[in-house]
Amino acid sequence: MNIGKASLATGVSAKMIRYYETVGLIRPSERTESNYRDFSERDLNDLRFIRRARSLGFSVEEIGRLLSLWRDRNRPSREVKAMAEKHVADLDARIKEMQAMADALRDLSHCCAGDDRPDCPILSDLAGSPAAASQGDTP
Amino acid sequence: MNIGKASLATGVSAKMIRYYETVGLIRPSERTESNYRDFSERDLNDLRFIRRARSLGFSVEEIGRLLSLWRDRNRPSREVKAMAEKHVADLDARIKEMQAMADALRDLSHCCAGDDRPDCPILSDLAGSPAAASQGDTP
DNA sequence: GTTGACCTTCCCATGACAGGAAGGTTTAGA
DNA sequence: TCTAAACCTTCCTGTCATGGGAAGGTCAAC
Repeated sequence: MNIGKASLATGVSAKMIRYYETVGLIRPSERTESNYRDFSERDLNDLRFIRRARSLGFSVEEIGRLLSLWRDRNRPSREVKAMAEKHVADLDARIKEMQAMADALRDLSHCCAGDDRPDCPILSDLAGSPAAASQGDTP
Repeated sequence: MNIGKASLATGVSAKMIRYYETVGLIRPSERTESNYRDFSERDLNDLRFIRRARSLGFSVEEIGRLLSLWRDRNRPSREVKAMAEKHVADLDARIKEMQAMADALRDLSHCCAGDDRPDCPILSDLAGSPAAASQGDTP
């Protein structure tokens, strides 16, 4: 199966398949006589695994470790769980940060008239004004 | 005020100050005889504005527009509010995505024993297994 | 046999940083 | 006054996952 078919079959773009190969995430596939990549069912399974893991936000490096664990039939599930929990913690931290940004901006937005006048609490806040001043008002 | 002092005074690293200059976010500052950058109070205000906007997640490009609006004393606050609302929407979308990832992973993690045994619903899920199979079990 | 749709490798760009090298300047202390 | 440390300057590189595109080889259908 060539790279186009493999891409269709797994939902991983051809570009990305080649990239995963160069960074060592997947083993180089077989090649046809004419040097086309030739993917086995096993290769496709790896690609699907990668796609799913990416969709859960794992980095390529983390997926490398997950793939090793997947291939190791003597893995302790403890290790997988630890990785998952750490990733969840990372996600939660980033979510919290973004939530704080969104909340702060929502507050400011809510206080902004949003009309033709220049007075704007959003800009005032960005300008670090303690009150409702803005550079245009007090240059 | 040289770049080191400006960095301390604004919380923007010297590296970033130079970067913002090269990408045109800030105007090139004055220079001393010996070619050192020399920042005015106004420059510092711009840098503080940028730092605050970055902390709210605005991109450098968006901050460029915000700075223009800030400097334009005839701006309609409508434009600022629109930018803020769009940004909030972007944040919310990304938060939702990450929330979905975290929730999915939490579910899987919760079902994983996390001990010495190899059986692992997390890997099973990544492998796209409909049931609790894993590659190690069914190669 | 031609055409079009593939494939190959290689290079470049993204965004917002950080690190570092090579070389000039300022400043503090001996 | 000299020197060493702590600055500053520009320029180049790498990050991470991804897309775009050029130049050239291959396959498939008609």
